[in-house]
Amino acid sequence: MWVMSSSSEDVERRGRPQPSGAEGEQAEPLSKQAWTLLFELMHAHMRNFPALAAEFELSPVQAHVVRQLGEGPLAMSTLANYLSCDASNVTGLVDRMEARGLVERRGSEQDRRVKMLVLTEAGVALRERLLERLAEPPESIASLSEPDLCALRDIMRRALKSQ
Amino acid sequence: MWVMSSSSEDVERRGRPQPSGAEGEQAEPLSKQAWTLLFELMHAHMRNFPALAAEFELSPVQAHVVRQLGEGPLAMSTLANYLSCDASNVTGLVDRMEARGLVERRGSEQDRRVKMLVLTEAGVALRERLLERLAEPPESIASLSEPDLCALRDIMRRALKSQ
DNA sequence: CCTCAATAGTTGATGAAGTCAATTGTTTAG
DNA sequence: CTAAACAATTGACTTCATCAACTATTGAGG
Repeated sequence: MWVMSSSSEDVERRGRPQPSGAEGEQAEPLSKQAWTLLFELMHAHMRNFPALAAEFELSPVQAHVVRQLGEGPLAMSTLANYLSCDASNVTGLVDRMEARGLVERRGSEQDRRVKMLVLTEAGVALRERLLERLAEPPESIASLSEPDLCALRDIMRRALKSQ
Repeated sequence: MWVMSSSSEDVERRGRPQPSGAEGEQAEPLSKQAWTLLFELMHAHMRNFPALAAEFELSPVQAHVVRQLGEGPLAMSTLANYLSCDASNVTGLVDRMEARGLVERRGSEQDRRVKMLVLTEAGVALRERLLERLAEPPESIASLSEPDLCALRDIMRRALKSQ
């Protein structure tokens, strides 16, 4: 049957081993080890992203949009692409945000099909508070040593550069 | 306009309104710098989590549940708590997953109110494939140097230990 | 024992967020 | 100038989320 209670241990048979942190598994590439750990921390933190967004009375997606829209006006299709979702989804999303006075649709002059999204003044103000809040490190990061933080920062910079 | 991918030395001292910080006012605290960058990478990656889950015909939440359920049987309320969502939400979620043969409700014997969730055999199999897929590092991580990866892994271990 | 509060799960109503298919305007290419 | 391509919207539908109300069970005290 299922025999779930000790997952990692029952999978001790041949073939590809479980990626979870079994010690002595030296065959795992370093990148996989590092990524798995990073992913774990990531997910632990993403669990309370909805709650964090709710502090600003935003849905998670809206928070994401507010954050992204600060870089400048964006066509709706570009936003859809950025969110990896269907364009039709963005329509309703923006409807609600516009109704709340956070964003504004304004027609492009080069191409009358597209509508550019810009943050309203209220939207910009909200975004600043949001970014400030998002930048607060969680306990697991804040408690790292200074050299670790320094190294982490530099590594992240290098990682992001290659995107 | 603040662009966080800017170079390392422009740690602005007076750029934005000072956060209500326990830290002293100087440059942005190191933990904040590191966290902000980490957060950026995190979000860049979370964008395609839905697509990744879809590879297994799972919704993002279902993928999360499959992943979590591997640790052992879980009461529905515990899962609700873990997902930071209402218990009533879990009912429908589990309904759909049960209909797909991934999980099974089984009544607890200590307390006839609670129902324990366990992965079915198919659920376990799916979970293994999913974990394998999740462990594949994205390009930004895979392209890091070996010392960086090593340092990152060790730092993440220390960070996760403090949770 | 019996009542009463607390807990676990479900149901129903509702809304946000996602999909797809079809539609309306507006470029742009042949 | 027609025809294909594209941007945004609409409508039908699913999933995820909330809240309020309900059932059943457990666990205290009186």
